[in-house]
Amino acid sequence: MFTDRYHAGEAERHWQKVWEAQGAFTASNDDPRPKYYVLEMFPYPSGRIHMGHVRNYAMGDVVARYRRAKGFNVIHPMGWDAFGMPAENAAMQNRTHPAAWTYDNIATMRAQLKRMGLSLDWRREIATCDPSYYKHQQRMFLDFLDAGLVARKKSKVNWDPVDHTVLANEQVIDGRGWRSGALVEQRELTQWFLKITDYAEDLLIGLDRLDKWPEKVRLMQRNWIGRSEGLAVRFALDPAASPAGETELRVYTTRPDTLFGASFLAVAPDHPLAVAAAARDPALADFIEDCRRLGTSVAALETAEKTGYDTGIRAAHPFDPNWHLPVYVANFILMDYGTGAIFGCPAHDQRDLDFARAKGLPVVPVVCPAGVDPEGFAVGEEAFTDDGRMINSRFLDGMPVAQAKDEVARRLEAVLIGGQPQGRRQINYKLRDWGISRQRYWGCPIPVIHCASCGLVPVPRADLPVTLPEDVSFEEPGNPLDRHPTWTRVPCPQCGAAARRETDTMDTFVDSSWYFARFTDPWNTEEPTTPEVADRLLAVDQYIGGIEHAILHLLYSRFFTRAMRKVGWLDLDEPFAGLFTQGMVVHETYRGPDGAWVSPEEVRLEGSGAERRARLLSTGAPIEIGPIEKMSKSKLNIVDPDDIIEGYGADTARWFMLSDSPPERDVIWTEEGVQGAAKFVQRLWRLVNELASLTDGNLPAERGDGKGAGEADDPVALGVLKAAHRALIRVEEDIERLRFNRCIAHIYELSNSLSAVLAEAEEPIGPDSALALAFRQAADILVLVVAPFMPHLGEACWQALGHETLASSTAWPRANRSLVLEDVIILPVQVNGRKRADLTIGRDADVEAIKAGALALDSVQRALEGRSAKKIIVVPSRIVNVVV
RNA sequence: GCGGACGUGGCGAAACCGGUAGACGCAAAAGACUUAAAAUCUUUCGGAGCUAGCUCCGUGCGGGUUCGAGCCCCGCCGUCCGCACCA
Repeated sequence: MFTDRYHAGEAERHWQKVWEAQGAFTASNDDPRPKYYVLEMFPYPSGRIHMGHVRNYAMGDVVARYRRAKGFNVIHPMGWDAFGMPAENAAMQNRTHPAAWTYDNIATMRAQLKRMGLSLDWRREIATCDPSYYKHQQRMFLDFLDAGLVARKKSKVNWDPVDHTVLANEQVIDGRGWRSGALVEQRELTQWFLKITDYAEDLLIGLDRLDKWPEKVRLMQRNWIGRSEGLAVRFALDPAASPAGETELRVYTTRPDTLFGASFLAVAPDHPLAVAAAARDPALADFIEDCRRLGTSVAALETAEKTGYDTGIRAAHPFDPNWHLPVYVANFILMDYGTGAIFGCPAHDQRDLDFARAKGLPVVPVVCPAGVDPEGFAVGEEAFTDDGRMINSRFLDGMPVAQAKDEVARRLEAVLIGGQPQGRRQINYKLRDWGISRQRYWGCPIPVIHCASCGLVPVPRADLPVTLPEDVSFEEPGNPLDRHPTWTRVPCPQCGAAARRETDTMDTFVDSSWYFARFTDPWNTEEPTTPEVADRLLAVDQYIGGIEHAILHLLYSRFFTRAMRKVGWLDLDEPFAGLFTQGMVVHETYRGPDGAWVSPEEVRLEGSGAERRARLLSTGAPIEIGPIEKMSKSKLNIVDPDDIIEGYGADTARWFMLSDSPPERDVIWTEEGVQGAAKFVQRLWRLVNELASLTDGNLPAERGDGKGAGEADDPVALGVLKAAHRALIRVEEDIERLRFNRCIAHIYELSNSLSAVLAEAEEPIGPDSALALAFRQAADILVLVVAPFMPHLGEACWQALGHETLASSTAWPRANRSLVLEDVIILPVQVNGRKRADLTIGRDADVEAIKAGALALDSVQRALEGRSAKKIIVVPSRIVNVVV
């Protein structure tokens, strides 16, 4: 009996050294084998890794190790998303420099990741805050500028008053900054933008081809892009009656069919017409001021009533010059969508209906639902928005909605006013250009110089990188670059006159929008990518990360891929062929008698079920067990990966992370679960050593499959081989579908069945017996399927089995599919859909034989109670159902 | 409000294309080993009827389709996520 314990700490250090010494995970760009690129979203170097990282990287590592064993040249790199505000916050609090803080964190976290035993090619490591990285990003910014993909616009921006910076729309969540949580204010600033909207359509269409992405993510991106088809319509105004002599008002509508149901027009408070009208109407100016104040908070929007102010301006209906519609300024109209103006058709739009009821405007139905008498059809408190037949609409009457839309568009396109059509079909998107300007220090400088005479002058490519100055202070809020005495001063590259550097830095989402491409050739110091290499190694075959990046990062990266193609840095449709979004790591929360959060480390748990109680370790004071929530610093429900690795080993942590919960769902971290994983480590170690000892730890002269797998005469030996190959087939299938929890179940099953056979086997098992050989083959398979999950233990077991190679560099075993086909199968037999018996019958038995066999069973006859079968349904290899 | 996902034992979950519901793990209970504990091993473990065998009930609720429904359809209830005045 083998009794030695497996010492994880020692073994893990050992195998990590061996892997490192052998360069086991380096991937050459010249490798002729097919490539497989596995990537996990790179971490922000916040200080220490957390369990979410462990889960993310454990999943990626299983895929990487599996693909390597399958003969792929696996690209599996790691880097650091290293620019960002926390470094500056830390600098302010601790009087350190953001760079020092960041690089310290990277060193700590790199060491932590190495202790996880990840099969990473560390030679490819990059940090986005390094000039050797952002230099290329600046180069691409200039390329994009040349290619017309950069815009500089004055725009209303989301201003974060705590972080003193601008946020992209995507970074505003419920009206608050995504990082600071501060209520966002609106400010007008001149900003740098990347023209992601140029690709709105392409980004939308591209989603259809991403069939290895979660449908959920594709849907979220689709909604974010927000394509709509409609008509821009010009409504004539009386120039004499309008504030600045305007002759028309342009509105955008997706419902041109309802034009005859119009009862008002409305413009946004910021609309030029509203502003002009306010200039001569103080009450309107007050109204607009009220709207603006409310506009900043989403909470206010939710409760705000639909209000409007009648400007007194009247617009002519496009199909009837004598029909005049009032023009309101309304608080619910957005300036930056469509034209900032609408026509309201209350009967068929809920928002318009609410407004019309409040203002006492007419509600005329123009679409009648199918099967309803148009005479009696009226709209009450609910607008009718579905399809129907047109009514009260002159030449449209009787048409279905789609046809009426088309008819209105056709007619208005044909009418020319001042040489321009009165209506124009238009496609609108909710997607806005990507504002990348940040008034921060710790980011990639935008390589542009402002010259009084030459205007905006790009930094010459030869002068890149524009590096961040090191002598900065964070004593005051705002951007330290702005007040830097020398860095900002620079001669104009064109005229040589004194000029000033751009002090905005780029949004950190720019850094992460192309790092996957940089990983393909980080050794190219001259250019962002080596296009030939990038094209060969991309796309990323499997990308793994959190759902929180479903829109921001993934959309930006898709845009960047298109922009980089335009300027020649790669030639690729989509950056990430396969995407997987994993769930969070969650943990119980604990609160002390004073209501303060208590960390799991300080808690002792007693009892189980309803009797389960928690006490404070130090004093024994009762602790309230709270809901299970995402691990977070604020709730103290954090378990530090280092402690787990120290106490149990990295393999145990990885194994537990991937067992139980499906990877896309949240996993609950429990001490019991970890202990269960740790027990399995020992159990596997004992089992493998016992199996190894069957042949005295030496590889048998004839390998287990030497006789030809499946040809063992001994039925017990054959059973062992079948179990191993069945598990192998299932693990393989489930790794490919990223169903790691199922893989682990299959491994448990194999390990359990080998243990059971071993326990029942008659002693002694001769070293050359069929059973010993079968066990040896099964042990090899068991260890090789475990290795991607618990790589250190895998190596140790592989060695114990007498192999001199590394498990990490051993080919994935070949499953013998014919072996697992049973000659005799057990078919469940139902009577009237209820299972009554099992029929043991040959695999190839024909339908008649199966029917006869089923009817012959005692329990079937008993269930028939003398009745005769009306019908017998036989689903081959599945089931038999006897119907009476 | 709009869109989407989900709902299965004490718990995490499995169940492929409509075919034996609960694999695997955790917790629990009993037993073996031990002076004892831990570890390990064995057994039990959805509910009810009397233990065995067996029977009935059981996948949020109510209907339906089907030889057969956790899975498909209709109507509810609940939970979670995303978007949110987008004309």
